[in-house]
Amino acid sequence: MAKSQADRFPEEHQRLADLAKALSHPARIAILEVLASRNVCVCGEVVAELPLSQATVSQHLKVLVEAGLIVGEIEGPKSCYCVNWSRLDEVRTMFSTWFGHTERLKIDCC
Amino acid sequence: MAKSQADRFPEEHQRLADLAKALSHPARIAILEVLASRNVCVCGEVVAELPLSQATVSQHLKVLVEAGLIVGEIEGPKSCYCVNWSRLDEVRTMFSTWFGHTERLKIDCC
DNA sequence: TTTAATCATCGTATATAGACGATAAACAAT
DNA sequence: ATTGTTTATCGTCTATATACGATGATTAAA
Repeated sequence: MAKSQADRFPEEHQRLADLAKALSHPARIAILEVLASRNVCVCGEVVAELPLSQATVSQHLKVLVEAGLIVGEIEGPKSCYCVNWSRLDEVRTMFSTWFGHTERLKIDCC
Repeated sequence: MAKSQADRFPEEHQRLADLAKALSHPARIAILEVLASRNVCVCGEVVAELPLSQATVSQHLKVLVEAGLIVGEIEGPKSCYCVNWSRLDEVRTMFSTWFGHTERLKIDCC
């Protein structure tokens, strides 16, 4: 966002928008699915699954970590990521709640 | 997205990411709520509700229209927008389905 | 027909986002 | 110790996103 007028908006709206932004790239959707489908925390495997360079994937992973959607830890020369399930569920609830709230505002339109 | 590598990803992921992007700014979250809370389709009223210039609000409205989340029509010198409820519900379902699908992939992690 | 009001769009400026090659840091394995 | 592997980060380039003033188009109202 340019000039970052973000603080002019309610905390609630900002948080929802930030989460949406974390999900606003197909690579990050794909990464979440890849991590979700492994019983072992994958690392460089993610790169192999995506049509992007290692550096770019690493950036996307960082975005997801900062949004709290995944967790990463270093294991030797490798890095291991996994889905933060409790957080993911929290986010699911936040979206669901917002849609419900917004639809309840409906009265009559057009 | 830079260079537009979008077509390297599944249609499904792309569509979800695009919707998330439409919701990735607090102003657009706010606009949806404002429109949802009026029984008459508001126009310039939206501008009055937001801490942004008329030009900027108009841009955000355009993004929401392009995402199909709202509908706009010109009425005299004014423009009238309203929430596309069926589409909003469709989007709600898409997110809900994705979260459900992703959580079902869970096996055991970390 | 002027006048005022409303709003989309243009032009422009700045900030982010996205992509990747190159590199450095951290280890494992030799 | 040296080598190879893995991955985060840096630097850089390009594309989008965000923001706003100014303008033009449209129309209601005077």
